[in-house]
Amino acid sequence: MSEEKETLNFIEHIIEEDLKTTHNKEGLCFRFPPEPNGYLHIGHASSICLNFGLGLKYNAPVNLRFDDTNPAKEEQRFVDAIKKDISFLGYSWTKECYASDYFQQLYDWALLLIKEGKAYVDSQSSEDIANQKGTPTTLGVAGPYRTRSVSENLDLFEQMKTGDAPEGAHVLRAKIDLESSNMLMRDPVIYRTLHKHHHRTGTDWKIFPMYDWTHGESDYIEQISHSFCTLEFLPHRELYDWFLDQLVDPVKLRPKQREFARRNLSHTLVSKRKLARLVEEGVVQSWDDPRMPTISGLRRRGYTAASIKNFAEGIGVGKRDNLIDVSRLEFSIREDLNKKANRVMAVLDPVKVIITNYPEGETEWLEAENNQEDPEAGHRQVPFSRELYIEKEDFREEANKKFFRLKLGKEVRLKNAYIIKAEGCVKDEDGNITEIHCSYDPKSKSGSGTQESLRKVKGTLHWVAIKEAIPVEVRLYDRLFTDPSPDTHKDKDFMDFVNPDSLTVITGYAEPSLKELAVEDTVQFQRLGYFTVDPETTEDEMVFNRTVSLRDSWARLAE
RNA sequence: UGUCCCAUGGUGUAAUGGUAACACUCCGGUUUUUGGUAUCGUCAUUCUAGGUUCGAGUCCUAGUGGGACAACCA
Repeated sequence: MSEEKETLNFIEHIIEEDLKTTHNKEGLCFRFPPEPNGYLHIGHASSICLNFGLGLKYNAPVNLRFDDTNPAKEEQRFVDAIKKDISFLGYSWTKECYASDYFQQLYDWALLLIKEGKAYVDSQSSEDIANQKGTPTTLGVAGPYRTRSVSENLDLFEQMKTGDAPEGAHVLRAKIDLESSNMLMRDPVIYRTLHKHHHRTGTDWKIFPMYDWTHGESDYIEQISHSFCTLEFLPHRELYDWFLDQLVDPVKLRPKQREFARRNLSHTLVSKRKLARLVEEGVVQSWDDPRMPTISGLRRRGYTAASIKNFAEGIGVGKRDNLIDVSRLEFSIREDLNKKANRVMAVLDPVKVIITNYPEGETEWLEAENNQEDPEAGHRQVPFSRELYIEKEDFREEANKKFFRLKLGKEVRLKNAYIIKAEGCVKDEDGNITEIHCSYDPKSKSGSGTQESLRKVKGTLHWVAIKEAIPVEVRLYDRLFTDPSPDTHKDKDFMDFVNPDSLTVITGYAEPSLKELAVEDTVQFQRLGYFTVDPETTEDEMVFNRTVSLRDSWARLAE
């Protein structure tokens, strides 16, 4: 039974190789390093599952480290949201770290660089610096301040730190190689002045380290063995290593950066900064809008942690550009919810059915199975009476043999109830059907075991008794963008592809048992899809988000 | 007119240099009180050209295609 061969992804191959050569198992340590400038999305979920999954697999620590070096964009509320999302996914971090905790150490090391002539203060404008850097195809040239003396550099850097120098007047640059084919090695800026309030250090610091100077050194301080990031940082690796070269103690573990491809999801965006635009420009309500591919949006939509983790593990990790079809994500949530979600009945586009031979004013309570996939889920009672709602699309006056639903003169089963036959219908002056008149077979009650109840009827419909039904608000979601890859068009902005119909709000009618549900509970509206209770639910009205529809092979058949 | 990265079915991911596999999607059958689920099955894959080798998806070279790199962002 246990002979399936374990296949490793390329990240695991790297670790296994390191374990054979340079590392020992006790030294393994990973980290997840978000910048608190927005909410985490499904792409981060992949990274979280990768890093924390590695921690679990190798029994190694995994730190959560906030890369908080830019007070202009970062906020405490994002820190809180990020922690909540990771916890929701079911992971716990070994240490909660902040790059800002290392500001003093980073500063001390910067002093060292200056003293060794490996860093200098540049007092030019950012435009001049950029121009001197050249382009990917032309070499950079030295600026006038590159040869400043150590003491002058020390003095100026001190003024930057104290705030005596005006904001933006100087930067500290590493002195590396202006002719490198790697633009990042052309004397990168490592400190800039920012007279802004930082969410953790307040106004203590007036200088803030740049990403490249911060990240690898933070990894080193935390003794992270493997620092995994996305492909866009591949050119940064050379710099990462150069910085480490300047200060690493050979006795200590030297972290290594390796890169994997970001996971792109079709018909949405996997970029915090672009998602921020959707929020800022009001395309969606908030970061946790159920249409958003954020972890909190998916959660509100009804996605479970298990489904997100299964998705992340299922798609794996690689090094090539990719576009994962959103159907893979939908598969994950259906798979999970099929096992977990109780079945209930709700009608979203109602038409009235009158059971003409059923006594007026009577209500009987029928037993219904909560989830046939889970025998432990138990049963509940649903009311049945003379006037019901069914879906409009479940009735046709005439139809061919492929239409298994209700049609004139034919029988259909009402789920958990009786077999009915359509006898006639009433229309308004426009020809719209307003009432369907049916007869029912009293001996056909579901579960009664009678001959009549056992007879084969091709179609089974869901329904609600009108009198007992509760009206609920139902929010139906469609893909956020009409284009599979909205942000990869050179001549068009992704905003051009926003789907104007990504949200439809309707009123549905549900069986009364739904009143028992709490926020974030998810059920299957039988034959329709999975729906979860939204936090905006009030005493007066329940609000449901459609998580995902059921697979619908009829829809394809019917064109 | 640079440097670097990548290339396996429609999609994503596997395969100590030794029979190209798994999942999703699509399509079809069976079962079914959800046109759901389950289950069975069909179609479909190593970018091109050389080279190394008994043997190449894997190693080498070139080409082709795609991507990244010129923030006081991360």
